[in-house]
Amino acid sequence: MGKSATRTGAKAESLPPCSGFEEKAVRLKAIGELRAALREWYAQHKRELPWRQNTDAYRVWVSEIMLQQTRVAAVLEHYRIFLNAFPNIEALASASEQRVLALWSGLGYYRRARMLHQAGRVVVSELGGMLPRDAEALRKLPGVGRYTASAIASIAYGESTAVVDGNVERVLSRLDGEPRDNASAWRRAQELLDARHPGEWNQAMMELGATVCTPRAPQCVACPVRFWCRAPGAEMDRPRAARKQMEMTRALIERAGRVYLVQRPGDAAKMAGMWELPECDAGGAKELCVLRHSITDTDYKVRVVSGGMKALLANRARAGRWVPIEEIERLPLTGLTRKILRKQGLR
DNA sequence: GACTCGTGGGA
DNA sequence: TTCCCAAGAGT
Repeated sequence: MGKSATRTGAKAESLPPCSGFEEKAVRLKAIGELRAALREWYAQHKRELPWRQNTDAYRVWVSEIMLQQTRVAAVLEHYRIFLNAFPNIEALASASEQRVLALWSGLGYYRRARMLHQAGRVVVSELGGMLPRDAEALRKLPGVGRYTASAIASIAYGESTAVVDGNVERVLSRLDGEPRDNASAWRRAQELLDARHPGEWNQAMMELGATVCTPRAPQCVACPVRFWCRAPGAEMDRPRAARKQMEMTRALIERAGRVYLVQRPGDAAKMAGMWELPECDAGGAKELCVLRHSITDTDYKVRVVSGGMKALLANRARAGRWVPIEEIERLPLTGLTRKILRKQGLR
């Protein structure tokens, strides 16, 4: 969008490629101007987010893990509760995995929580409770990959290391007007990095991608780096994933202040060890509600029925436990079960 | 490298 | 309503 309106006369100013034949001085000048423009934009337009209150490495670490493939809006509430329960790495390390998972409930990708917990224990038991200070060492922690290691190192410790996430990759593709493979994106990101303010720069690039240089309908007229951009608003090719549609029924069996829950196998591919309402056959029982829920590649239409033990025994529920309502919140519930219990006012 | 892992919300 | 996808990592 805004191709003709925003790029008048901008061709000569677009950012030369790193391996181009242009004069090095011209290139550096353009990069310097781009850095200044983005930095100023970020200072004015960045969102106030809880993990931006300070740059404590533990807080940054937790936020980066939660934000992996997860939207800011979904993270906000979980982050607040999680940090309240585990304000520092010692608190996290001394907690049970069940408790960590319980507070992660609803966020998805539960292996992240397990690895965060494991890493916390390693840091406390072997590193004196101090997170590693550089990206290379951070990378060795479970759940910390290339992106997260550089994000923590740059934001919390000021290390001059660039990050590439989905946002940055998209911004770089448009900026240079060519699709980039991952390796190329990391090289380019490092080249553009403002080494004087690496943490701010990295966050600014991601913020730009998240709020202006979006996958669809990007706001080029509001973009601080539009004058250097070779392909403003270029459409990104995206692989499409068709989601299956399925129906299922869950039994909400309540008796004497207790709810019947079953635990998923510890070696289940998804949500291992987490608790949920038993699945049952549709027949007969009283319908409480119908809701939609998505898990990975499937959209479920879920019927929730109330039943007594008779209904339960007629169904294919696994052996479970009667859980007092006040204890439910201590268990790691699957997102679906959490949603149902909330809707029914049980937690 | 291709797959897999969860979820809620916006277009 | 349906579909796309979001601050990745591990295998």
